Amino acid sequence: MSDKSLSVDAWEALFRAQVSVLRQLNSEFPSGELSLNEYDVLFNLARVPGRQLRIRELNRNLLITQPSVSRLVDRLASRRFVSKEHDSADGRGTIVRLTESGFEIFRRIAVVHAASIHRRVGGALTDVELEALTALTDKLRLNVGVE
Amino acid sequence: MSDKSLSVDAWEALFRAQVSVLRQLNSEFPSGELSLNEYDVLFNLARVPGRQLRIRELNRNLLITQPSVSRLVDRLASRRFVSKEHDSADGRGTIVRLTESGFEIFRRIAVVHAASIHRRVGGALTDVELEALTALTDKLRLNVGVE
DNA sequence: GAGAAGTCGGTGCACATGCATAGAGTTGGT
DNA sequence: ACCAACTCTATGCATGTGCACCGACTTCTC
Repeated sequence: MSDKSLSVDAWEALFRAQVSVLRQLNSEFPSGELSLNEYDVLFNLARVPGRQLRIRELNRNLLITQPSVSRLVDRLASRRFVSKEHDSADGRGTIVRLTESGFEIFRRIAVVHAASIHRRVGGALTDVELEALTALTDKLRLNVGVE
Repeated sequence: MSDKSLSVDAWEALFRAQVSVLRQLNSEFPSGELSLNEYDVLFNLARVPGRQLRIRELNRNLLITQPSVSRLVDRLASRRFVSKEHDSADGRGTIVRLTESGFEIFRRIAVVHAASIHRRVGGALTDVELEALTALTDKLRLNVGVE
C-alpha cells in the first residue's frame, strides 16, 4: 500500500508543480502575439530538420486532440506562420511547414520565454537538481506508455 | 549558457512527461461521470478538514481561471456534489462544501484513478525514483513563486 | 469614521476545445 | 485485383474556458 501511495504522491506533486510553473510562465508569456499552444506548434516545428511535421506528429507532443490541432494549424496558416501542403508520399497526410515569418516570431518569443523559465525554474532548483529532474521526467515519459 | 539550458531542458522534460502521463490517465479515466477538472475540485475538497473551501482557494490548485472555477462549481452544485454557502466571516466569499454524494462519487472514482496512476507512473519508475521525483517537484512548486 | 484601493465572486461574450463522425487514402489478406 | 480494416485529416455541434468587466464587500490610510 505504501508502494501504491508512492506513485500517487509523485504524480500529485508533479501535477501541482506543473500547474504552478505553467501559471507563472503564462503570466509572463507574451500572449498578445501567440497562445502557448500556438507557440508549442512553432516550437515543435522549429526543432526538427526541414522544419516540417505532419499533423499526426504534432498531435503527439501536444495535449490537445487531433481536431484541435487541425484547427490550430489552420489559424496559424491564416497568419502565414506555417504553410500546409499535401504529403506526396501519403495522400492522407498534411505537412505543416514553418514559414520564415513563423520562425522569426518563434525565435523572438523563445528568447523571452527561455529567460522566464530560467528565472522561475532555474531559481527554484540547483543545477544538480535540474539534471536529476530532467532524467526522471524523461524516463517517466518514455516508460509511461509501456504496459 | 549551459546554466540557462539546464532549466529550459528540465521544464521541457517535465512538461512533456506531464502531457504523456495525463494522456494515458485521461484515456483510462471514468469520464462518463466526471471530467478531470471536476474530479480535481472534489479531490481538493475531500482532502481538507471540514471538506470545504472558498472559490479562491480552489482556484489556487487548478489551472483554470477563477471565472471558470466559478462555473465549474455551479455545475457541480447543480448535480448536488457540492453545496454553496455565503461565508459569514467574509461577505465577499463563497464556501464550497462537498456533499455526501459528492464524497461518495469521489471515492469511487479515486480508487480507479489511483490504480491507473499506480500502474502507469509506478510502472515507469522505481520507488526510489518516485520519492526523488516527489521531492524535486515539491521543491519546484514551493519555490517557483518566489522571485 | 470616511473614502480610496484592493479582494472576491459572478456574468456577457467570443473563442478554443472535445466528441462524434465523415471522407479520402493506405494497407493487408485472399 | 478486390474488399475489409485501418489511418489520417477535416467539420458540425455542444460546451468549457479566458478575458473584460461588474457589483459587493473588506482593508488600508488618513
